[in-house]
Amino acid sequence: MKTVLIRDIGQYNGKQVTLKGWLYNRRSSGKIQFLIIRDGTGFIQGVLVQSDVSSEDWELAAGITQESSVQVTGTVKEDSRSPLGFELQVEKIEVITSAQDYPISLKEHGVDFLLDHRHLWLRTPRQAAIMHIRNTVVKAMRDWLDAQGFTLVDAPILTPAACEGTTTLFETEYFGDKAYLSQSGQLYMEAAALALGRVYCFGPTFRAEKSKTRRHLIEFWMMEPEMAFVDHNGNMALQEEMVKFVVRTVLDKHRNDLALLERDTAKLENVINKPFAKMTYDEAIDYLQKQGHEIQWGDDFGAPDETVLANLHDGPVFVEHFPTAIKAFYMKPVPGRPEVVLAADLLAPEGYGEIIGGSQRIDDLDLLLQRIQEHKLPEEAFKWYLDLRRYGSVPHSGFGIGLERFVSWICGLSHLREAIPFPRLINRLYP
RNA sequence: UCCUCAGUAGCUCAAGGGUAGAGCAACCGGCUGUUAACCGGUAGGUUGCAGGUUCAAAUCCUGCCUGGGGAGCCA
Repeated sequence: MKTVLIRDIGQYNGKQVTLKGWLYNRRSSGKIQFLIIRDGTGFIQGVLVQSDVSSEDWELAAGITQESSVQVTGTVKEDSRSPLGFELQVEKIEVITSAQDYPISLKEHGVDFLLDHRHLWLRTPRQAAIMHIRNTVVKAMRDWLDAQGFTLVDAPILTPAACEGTTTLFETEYFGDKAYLSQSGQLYMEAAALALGRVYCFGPTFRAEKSKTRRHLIEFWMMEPEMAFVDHNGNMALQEEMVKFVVRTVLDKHRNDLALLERDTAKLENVINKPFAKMTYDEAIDYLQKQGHEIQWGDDFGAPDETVLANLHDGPVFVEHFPTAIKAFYMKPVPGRPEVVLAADLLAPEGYGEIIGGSQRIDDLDLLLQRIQEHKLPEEAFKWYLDLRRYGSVPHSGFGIGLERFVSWICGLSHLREAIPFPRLINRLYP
């Protein structure tokens, strides 16, 4: 007997198949039982009619507990009452392992309880939909980069010092020395871009900030492309194309998952059908001040400021040319305006905040050296980085895109913690 | 670190000075088309911890602990 996946069940209409999975829920109505089986690729309703199965199978099915692992054999039947379009007329059922007192019920639960049971919470349809979309987002980003001639270059996670020197790092011991968990692979990507042209890294990123909001994780995944011979405008063009490609791919492949998440897909359609809006930092400050925000030129945006700017548009918006003083040391000044840099943040619509931060990098050795001194960074630690400007320096740009923020926005989640399988949050390192 | 809200049955929540309750889950029974099924029954409690006020505290007061939401920081 062939074991098939629920995802492929439509190919077996009228045929007898075997499914291996878990019992998600059971309903009964006297002489008929409905078993909801999940196998990781989908959910299907199995129907048992008492008169059609042996009394042993009938009794066995009646006693199966929630989340017991099962093997079910039956005939696939098209049925308009099924959300999937198909049901399984069950003929034989076996329990692989019986589950006892499964903690997560089908009713609502609180966040604390669910996070404590994240290892089981992942079994629910909603979480499965998010994980499938997350998978597609990663694959689409990588497919797109591959097609554009990018090479994946893995950056180290254990690093000798801060890449940007500002945010708090997780410190660990490295054979008697101190080492830090990476907060960005960017500097390494610059080296790789000058070796391989177009590169990107994708891996976990660690920020020891005591952030406690729906937009922050202690450990999150970031993809960081870096391109030689690409300037600030080329950088933004690449970002826009990639974001549109990913959104389009998810819309193509995950209509059902997005519907299950109750995502308004019209808002995503908007994104792929027109150019992203652009505004400068100067224009943004002007606007915010006219709206009555207490913000001065030179200040960084707060979360409420970002939301107001993002709400000006029904798609993502680039904000560019930030003050040099509030941005990283390696960003290239705007020609003729040294007080601002060739950097842009991409703000997602609907209050999801900054999903991309990117910039053109300084390619001049003397200026970079000056910036390292201004930021009081240890010159010795950046010796290799300075070498990149010493040996065949070229204009180059790159950006970092936060996977969980991207996934949250696409899925319409209210909190980043649902966008990653096992979220690391302040006060939460379990499970 | 700061602001704010909340901790009562396995879960989600009532009871706001006077015997601690419901729905779901569990268990028993009923029902041939259920979609978080439904109906009847059984069992389930040191009301986060410590102290205080009171004849009497889940309820009022103080402190602590834990968690949620937000600020700052940023992807």
